[in-house]
Amino acid sequence: MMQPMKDRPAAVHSALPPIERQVVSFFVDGVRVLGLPRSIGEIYGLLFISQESLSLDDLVERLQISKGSASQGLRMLKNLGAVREVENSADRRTYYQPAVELKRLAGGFIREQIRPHLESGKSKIAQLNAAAKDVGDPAKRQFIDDRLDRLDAWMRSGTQVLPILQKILGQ
Amino acid sequence: MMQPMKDRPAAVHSALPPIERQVVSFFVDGVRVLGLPRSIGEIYGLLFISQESLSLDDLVERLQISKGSASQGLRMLKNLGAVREVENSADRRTYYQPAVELKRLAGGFIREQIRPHLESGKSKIAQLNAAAKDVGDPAKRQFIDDRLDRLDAWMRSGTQVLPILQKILGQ
DNA sequence: GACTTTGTTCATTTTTGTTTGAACAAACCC
DNA sequence: GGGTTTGTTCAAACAAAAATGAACAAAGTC
Repeated sequence: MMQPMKDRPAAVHSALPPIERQVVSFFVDGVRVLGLPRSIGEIYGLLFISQESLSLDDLVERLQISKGSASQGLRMLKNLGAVREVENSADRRTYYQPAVELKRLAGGFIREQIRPHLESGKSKIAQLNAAAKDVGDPAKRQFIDDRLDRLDAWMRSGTQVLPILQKILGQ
Repeated sequence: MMQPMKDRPAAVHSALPPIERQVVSFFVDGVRVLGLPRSIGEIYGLLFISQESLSLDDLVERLQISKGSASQGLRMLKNLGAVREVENSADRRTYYQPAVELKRLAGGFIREQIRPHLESGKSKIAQLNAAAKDVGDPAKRQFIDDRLDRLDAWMRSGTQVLPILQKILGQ
């Protein structure tokens, strides 16, 4: 049976309003700097500037992205601690809200994106130190050891700086 | 006139020795985290682990990359302050050495890759504040202003943290 | 001036990473 | 059970970024 035409806002081509559009674009640029996909910026940006929590379907509709992108994007944002789910009784859907404390966002990014790389870097340096044992020429050996020591110092500085970073950003 | 065949080490398929290979791979991973192209990591990595300065041709030959990549990569590394040119009398070529102080590397990266984004972010926020003036609904206006204030605070934290970062890394 | 060497530029190709959407699973409803 | 809604997965399509290499410029050599 046919429904009245304007039962819902139609929404098929509803462009995002100016403010929302600009904020989304702001975050799209922002996440690119962090090496994250565009859709992450779109989703987080729209949540950030929306007063009400949004469902996956809301995001698909307003950002004109696929369900797949929205689902994957939300998962990554959850892993980063950048969005939280909110329960909405009287509706089966899950709704999402942004985490807006810089401390929390930075913490998630450091935990998920930076620490793992620092760890794997350290283990690669360990491998390199082992491989360096086989270098015959003493002068070359000396040089390589110096460089590897330096790499190691870099990693230690990196590890050291992270908690300080978090502390400064958490204000 | 024909030259003797083994005038030079041929080099056409000379694979990189193990240590060099591992160090290059270490830096390839490293620069990916920073959002820089692979070739940057290869070039810097090989320079880092080479006792002698290398010319563009050396890099092309040992890394098996094109002259174009080597040229562009070196330019970016120069801009980042990550390599310096060294003059070599008795040879027309330019030779390169890596900058190995973390302070210098971090400083260059912050100057070239981070600050410009922070600056453009700030100007976008200014635009947004202007656009927010046109929001009719007072409750929405209030909400948007709150969010924009928060964005502004993020940017200020970011700006503040950079010199501190550099200080900690410069040790 | 003709030739060689060194390095840059940029249109094209290749690679990498992201998005899409169809198929599927899970949970709910009647 | 059959049907609906909500969300996930993943192979394929697509888009963005990087690498290539041919053409070129600049500077040196004979």
